[in-house]
Amino acid sequence: MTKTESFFLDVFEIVRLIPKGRVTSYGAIAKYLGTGKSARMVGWAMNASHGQNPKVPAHRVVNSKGLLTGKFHFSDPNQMQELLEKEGIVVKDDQIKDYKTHFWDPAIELEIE
DNA sequence: CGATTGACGTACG
DNA sequence: TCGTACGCCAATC
Repeated sequence: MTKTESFFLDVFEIVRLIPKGRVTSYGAIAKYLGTGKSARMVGWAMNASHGQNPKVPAHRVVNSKGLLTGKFHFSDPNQMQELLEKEGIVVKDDQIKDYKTHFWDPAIELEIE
C-alpha cells in the first residue's frame, strides 16, 4: 500500500460520504486530506475511481466554480449532468445552479462527528 | 531522466 | 466581471 494508493482510497471514502443532492469540490477534498493546494491530485484520484466497488459518485464532485469539467471522463458525458439532475440538482450549461447552496464541505460536515 | 499534461485553484490585469 | 498567468504534484510520453 503506497501513499498514493491510500490517498486514492481516502478520496473515494469522502466522495461516498457526500449526501444525495449535494456536491463538493476537488479543492475542498484536497484541503481536508491535507494535500492543500494540490487539488489536481484529487482529480487524478477520480480518474482511478472507475470500476471501484462500492461505486464512487464522482458526478457529485465538481471544480470550485461548480462546473462539470470532468463530465467528459464518464462513460457518457451527459450521464454526469443527468445523475445530478436526478438527485435534484439543476445544471445549466455545465454549471450547477445554486452551487453554493448545494455545496458540501467535508472539512465542516465531517467535523460534527 | 527531462518535458509535457491534467476531473484544480488562486492571483492578477 | 471575464480572461490569462502561474503554482501544485504525480503520471505519462
